[in-house]
Amino acid sequence: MGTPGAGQGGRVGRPRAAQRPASGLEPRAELLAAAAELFTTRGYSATTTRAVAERAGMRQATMYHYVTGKEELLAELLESTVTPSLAYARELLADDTAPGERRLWELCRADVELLCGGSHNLGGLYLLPEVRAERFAGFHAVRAELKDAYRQLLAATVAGGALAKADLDLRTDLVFGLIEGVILVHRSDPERPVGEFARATADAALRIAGV
Amino acid sequence: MGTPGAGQGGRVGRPRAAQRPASGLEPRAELLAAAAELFTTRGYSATTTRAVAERAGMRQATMYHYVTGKEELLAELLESTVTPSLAYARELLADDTAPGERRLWELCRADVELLCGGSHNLGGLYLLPEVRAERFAGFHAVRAELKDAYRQLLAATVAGGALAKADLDLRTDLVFGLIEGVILVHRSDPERPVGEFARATADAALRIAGV
DNA sequence: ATTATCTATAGATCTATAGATAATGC
DNA sequence: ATTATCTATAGATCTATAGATAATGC
Repeated sequence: MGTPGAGQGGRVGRPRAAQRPASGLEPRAELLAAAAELFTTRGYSATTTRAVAERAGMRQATMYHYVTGKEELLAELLESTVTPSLAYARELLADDTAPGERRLWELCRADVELLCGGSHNLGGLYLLPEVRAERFAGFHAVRAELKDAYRQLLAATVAGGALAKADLDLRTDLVFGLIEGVILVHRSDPERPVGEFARATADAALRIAGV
Repeated sequence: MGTPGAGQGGRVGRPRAAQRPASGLEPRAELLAAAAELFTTRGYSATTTRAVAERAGMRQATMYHYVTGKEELLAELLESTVTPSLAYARELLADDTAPGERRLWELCRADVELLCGGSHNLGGLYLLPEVRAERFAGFHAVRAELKDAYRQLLAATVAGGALAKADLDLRTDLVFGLIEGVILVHRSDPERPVGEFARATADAALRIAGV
């Protein structure tokens, strides 16, 4: 492959101006990591292309060698956070040997772990107002699918099966809202061990679901 | 008072360039309303002073006659959303005739109603990443007080009285997180009647609290 | 020769100030 | 005279492109 080794030795091209310990990541991955940190802490519009590039260890203009702009970075980060959750939700939906309660709990737990577990609180991206723009419709579609999986698992519980549609919708919204809102909780106390926190949140979600 | 009537007739000063139906609000209030809408839908940094002023019906430069800049608008909006909740929380804390469960439920319900009830989903302001800046320390202090009221009411419940400190903290965070997260739910379906929704959320909060 | 990066910068904003203007008030 | 607003704009960004440069590869 033409991909150069990500290490230090024998790197083609002009050296970087501000050389640093070499992160071991490919330049594009360095940009994504920098964007994740800056977008979640300072916001999307407040983050300049210069800030992203510089944090990734390169000059502002060099960023355009790897991405078309800030939008592309956000779009890719968004999809990367929701895709694993959806894949897992599909697995759980297909597995009809376990009871609905158990599967819903597990989805909640795993989702919280994914949202809060990464190094940069990627879940915080969901909260950015800019995310609602048309440009990110792809992300919204995937997110809607995930929410529907929540609804189906909720309906598959003993208590859920008896709910009228409006009630099921409300419960789904509350459970989903708790999971998304949990990002705020995590933000307020990032020290708390994530595994334990994810289980406690899943417990709380089932209580909300009424099961 | 030197305050001119907010109506149409006899207004001192050069007329506005783009004249509109006259909102009935004072110019400063028009700016605050415009900022509330734009900040919550597009985000803070993404909103320009021109956008705020123009939506308020005046030219960009005129805004500076009433406020020192965008920051002042956000600061004032933030405080205006949390102050009423805190006042009510203090009332509830002082009233020791009602049981803790009842008072906690009522605080949750009222808080959701305040956050989601206004015309422009003001609760959405809490989610802006820019709010974390040092500049808004005043808001954070008030918000921390409110959270402490939640904790005290939770501790005053039958189940809450028995909790270890770490558990009480976790429950408080989850309940508080649900209330803040509910903004996201409301955003996803703003049609739902707020009163009913607030009661359902308060029910859910008590279930999370374990009472 | 190819590549990754750099420096430089044009063009498009955006903020905040300076000074002009068009009303009413006296 | 006072006031609320306007127009105009300087200075400070910020994005995205053009073209130069400093490595390795052959």
